[in-house]
Amino acid sequence: MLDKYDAATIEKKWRETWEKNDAYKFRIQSKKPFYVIDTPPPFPTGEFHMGGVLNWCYMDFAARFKRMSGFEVLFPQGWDCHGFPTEVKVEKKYGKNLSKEEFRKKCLEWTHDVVGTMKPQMKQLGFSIDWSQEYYTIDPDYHRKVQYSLLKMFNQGDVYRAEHPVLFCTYCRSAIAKAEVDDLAQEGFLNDLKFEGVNGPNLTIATTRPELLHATVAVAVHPSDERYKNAVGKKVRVPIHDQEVPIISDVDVDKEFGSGAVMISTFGDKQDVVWAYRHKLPIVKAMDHAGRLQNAGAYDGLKATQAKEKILEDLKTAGLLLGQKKINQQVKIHDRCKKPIEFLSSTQWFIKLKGYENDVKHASAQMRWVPEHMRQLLLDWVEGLEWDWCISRQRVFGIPLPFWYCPDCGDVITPDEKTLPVDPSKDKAPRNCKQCGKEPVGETSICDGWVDSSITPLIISGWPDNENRFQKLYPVTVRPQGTDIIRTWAFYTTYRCLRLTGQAPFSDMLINGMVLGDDGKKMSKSLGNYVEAKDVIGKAGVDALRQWAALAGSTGKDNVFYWKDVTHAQSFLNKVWNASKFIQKAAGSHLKGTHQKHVTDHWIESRLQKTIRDTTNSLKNYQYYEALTALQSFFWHDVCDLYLEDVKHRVYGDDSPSKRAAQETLLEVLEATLKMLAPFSPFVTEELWHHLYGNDSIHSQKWPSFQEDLVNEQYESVANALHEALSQIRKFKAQNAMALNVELPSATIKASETLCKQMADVQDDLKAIAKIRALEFDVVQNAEKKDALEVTCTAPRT
RNA sequence: GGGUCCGUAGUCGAGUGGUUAAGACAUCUCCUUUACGAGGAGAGGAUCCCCGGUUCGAUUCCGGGCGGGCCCACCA
Repeated sequence: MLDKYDAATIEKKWRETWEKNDAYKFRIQSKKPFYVIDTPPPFPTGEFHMGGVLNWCYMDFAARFKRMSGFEVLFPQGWDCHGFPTEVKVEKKYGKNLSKEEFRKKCLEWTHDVVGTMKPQMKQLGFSIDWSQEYYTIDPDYHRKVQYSLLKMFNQGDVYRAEHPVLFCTYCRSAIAKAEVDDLAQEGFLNDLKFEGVNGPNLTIATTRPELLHATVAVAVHPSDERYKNAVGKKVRVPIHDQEVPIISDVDVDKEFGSGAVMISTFGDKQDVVWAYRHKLPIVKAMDHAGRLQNAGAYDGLKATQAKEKILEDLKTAGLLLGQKKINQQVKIHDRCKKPIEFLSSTQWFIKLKGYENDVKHASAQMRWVPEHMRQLLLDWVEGLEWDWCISRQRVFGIPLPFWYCPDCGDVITPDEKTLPVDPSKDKAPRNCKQCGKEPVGETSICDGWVDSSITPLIISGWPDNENRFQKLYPVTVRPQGTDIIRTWAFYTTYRCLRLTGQAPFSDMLINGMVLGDDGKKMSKSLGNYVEAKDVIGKAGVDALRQWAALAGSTGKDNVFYWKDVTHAQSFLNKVWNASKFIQKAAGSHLKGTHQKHVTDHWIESRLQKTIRDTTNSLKNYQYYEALTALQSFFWHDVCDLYLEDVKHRVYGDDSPSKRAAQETLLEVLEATLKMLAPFSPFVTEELWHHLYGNDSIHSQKWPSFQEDLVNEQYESVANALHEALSQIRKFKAQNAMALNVELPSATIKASETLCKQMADVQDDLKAIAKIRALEFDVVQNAEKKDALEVTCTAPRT
């Protein structure tokens, strides 16, 4: 017999059982249709936070639902290990003096430590991951596959090495990609500088970056700017550094800003890059990779911020600083280290994006996006692409770029496929340069982390070695991910997989929103609105926390964490538990039969079928809010509040066909409910299943199928009338401060002839449920409303 | 500046071209009732942001405001 609901004990028990039984093992030889989840490989940070809970709950709801619906589900798990944050952690702990080899080793150690704390949290949450399908981007075999993908793309002309202005983080001393750039609002000074005319007028130039004066190669004005009509073509002298530069005209100059004249330096910002190329201006290397000035005479070696101060002082002394005012500016910063980004001309490796925009758009059009409007985020990003993807990073902890190049002619030498993975910083090139015969230089840069993670659909489907598996599983079914990484993970994956296989990588795009704190802001420790998953589990249990993921809002919306959602889920689970307890006691394990059912039995069956239909459709469309609220409302209100009360008098009585029919219906309704609740709350449903239904797992049961023939509007409307009468009788009791089980001597139903007749058919039930000794009818002839009903009660004598 | 999502009781949030606009939390009244007081029966609480238009009918569709979130661009 069922005892009290104890979430913690149940969770532990089933977690261990499932693990022991390999309950969620994927079988490639299965004849069932496949359902493949391209699980995000998280970056190991040590904490599985609420965003992850939401993301993984969405996947697990789908995985469990699909398994029960007859699919062979592949739910793998990877770890995206390489990256700057790990390097920072390791640097902090061990200092900067480790050799490359030792440093890498420490990074690996740290990664394994952290995965070791995250994995148990994921297991605790009951995600039905097949852990035998786990992968790590730090594995040599993963390196091999990534390098192979680059080799393939190089051979088809998609990868190249070139000198180009790139976004560069001088703090990390590495090139970065556009997708890694964030904005930061900041207050700065706009400085008016005097540029003396050489063969023309003096100019006032407004700049926020006086430290780039030495790299100034021209001054630009708008062609239609009357003020400078005679200045174009003349020269001015750059203050302090004294080089003479031409005054040119360009339509991109904003006449309204500052003095309307702008200095062009290589490279203050993206616009400077555009101008430098457009006007074929000379390029002065303004600073080195560490952000120290070069070619700046006396200022060489100073960091940009120091140089700015010093130069402003010198300008002031020389009387060339005409004025200063505060302005708000958006500074581009590196998303990892939050330090300002520079444009530097540098030799890097690129993957060609330009020219493939339409392929990506086309692929995205073939996918089902949930919610649909998220598709636009990808399209917008693709349309805004300006440059190719810079994939080389001057860091240590990452996959080596598998290339050598000739120091003289720049010819690229690639490794033999069979020798992968390679590390060109140590390994010898397979051959010398064909043109110069020189020994090539091994590339020391590593890959952008998105290079690693943008082939996950290929990795999980066996590419490139296991052709049989690949044919069966690729393209994969669903890519679940957050809205924040559409421009990176979704974009790079779609693009790379397209180039590597010619096919879009997945058919469904399931997008989840961001988890916000209860103040409506993004959850973060510094804002104090942070909630740890383990606290919620400790207080409310996994099954309740998982329901929060569905209840926090419809799919794709940002989800605010409110404790009340968790508490509500907890109450619901308690309700399910206690109702099961009642049903177990009332019906035991009474076998299914076909005893004559009452109207209320038919009603609840009809409601059940509609709930099965709606919940199933919602789950198919990844609409978890809809699915769970429909289920909750059905079970809590229809089953518990109404139906259980309807049948109590029957199951409390002696054995009879009427009692049997009620018992059969109770068991039938609970069985379907538990199954539908199983994806959301797998532990408690498993426990109840074993108490009431069977010894095999609920998670391997067949999903309830919708039986349209059991939907019956006639029974529903009669039952609704019955419940309306009950409600009025209860109201009477409540208003007269009576207990609900007080017996009333009589009641009269006033209604249309049809309704009275229907009520007369169910009067035995009504009298028993409401505890009324005598029931009378008052027929209203030609009633306006056929379904209106009014009950008058008589109070018992006291 | 462009795109996109959104604006619904005190709070949060579904949803809909059509009698009375879900549900939860909160509030109020009543009920210890043999599954559950983490419960039950009831009650009150909404100009569905504003202005137009389409329509027999708009909270829903269209246009324009206002307000907010996110993305992109600009930011010398």
